[in-house]
Amino acid sequence: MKIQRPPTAFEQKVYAALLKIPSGRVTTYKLLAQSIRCHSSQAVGQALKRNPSAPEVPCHRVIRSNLKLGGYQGQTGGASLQKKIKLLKKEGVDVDAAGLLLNPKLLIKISSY
DNA sequence: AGGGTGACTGCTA
DNA sequence: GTAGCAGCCACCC
Repeated sequence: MKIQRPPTAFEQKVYAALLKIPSGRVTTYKLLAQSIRCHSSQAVGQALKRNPSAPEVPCHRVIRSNLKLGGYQGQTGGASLQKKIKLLKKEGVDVDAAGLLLNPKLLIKISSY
C-alpha cells in the first residue's frame, strides 16, 4: 500500500486543467501537459497516477496519443480499464472494448489562458 | 545529493 | 500492426 503525499503545485495544475475538460470530451496526456506549460507527458501521467482526488478529478477523460486509454485507479489495464470505458461511453464518448477511441474528433486542447 | 521509476511520446525496424 | 530504443519531466526513496 502506497502512502499518500500532499499534492504538489504541479499536480494541482494538472487537476485544474483536467476539470476544464467539458463532459463528452477527452484529451491526451500530451495536450494536457502543454496546457500547463509542461513539455513532458510522462510527468502528467505521474500526477494522475498519484491522483489523490480520484472521482473529484475526471482523470478518465485523459487518454494516450495513440487513441487508446492509458490507465485508471493506479492500474495500466484490467478491470479498472473496463470501468473507465464504461464511464466514457456514459458521457457520450464512443470507445472500443479494447479501450480504443472510436471518435478522435472528441479530442480537445485545454486553454488555461 | 544521487539513482530509479512511470496511467507517456516519437521515431525506426 | 507490432516491437524495440531513446528522450523527456516530476516524484519517491
